[in-house]
Amino acid sequence: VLNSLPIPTSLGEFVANYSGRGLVSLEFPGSRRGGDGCESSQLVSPQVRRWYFLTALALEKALVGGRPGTLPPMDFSSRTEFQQRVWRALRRIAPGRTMSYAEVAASIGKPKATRAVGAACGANPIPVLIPCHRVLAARQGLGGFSAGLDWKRKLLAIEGVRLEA
DNA sequence: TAAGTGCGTCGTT
DNA sequence: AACGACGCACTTA
Repeated sequence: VLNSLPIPTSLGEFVANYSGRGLVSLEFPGSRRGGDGCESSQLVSPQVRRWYFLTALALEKALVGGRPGTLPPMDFSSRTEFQQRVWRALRRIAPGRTMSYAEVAASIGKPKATRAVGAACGANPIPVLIPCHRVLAARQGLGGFSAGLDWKRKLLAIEGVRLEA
């Protein structure tokens, strides 16, 4: 990862990490102390700066419950084919809609890999933009979330998803 | 109903 | 060989 840039939002300061190939990962607010290790967008290459603006715009849209629109190229090198397959499937879930882990597994042609899908969701390096929060357990159970279930509930609430009691 | 246990499954380390 | 952000079937109150 060559560049780490802060993205201020109404929910706090996210941090986007870029390599020369694209967006590598997105960190939730509070994942590092006071934007430590971040750089100024003024100091990075024009290419990274362009990706940064795309990321910031997409994030802003996503955080009000809309579609993110055009995303910057994403650098999934060192990620497995299976994971990328899962993440691609997640991007097809519209805001405000949800799928179960089993449904996602079926949608990529591996109906028995439900648990592996859970693992792939947990390994999602670009949360929010790759909406792993829209994947719930069967019967509308909440399931898990790497960054904490509070974030998952928050993101779903923003999209108007009502969970079963 | 609600809560708990056991186990098949499969990608990842 | 072991471990999950799962999902069922199957107990027990």
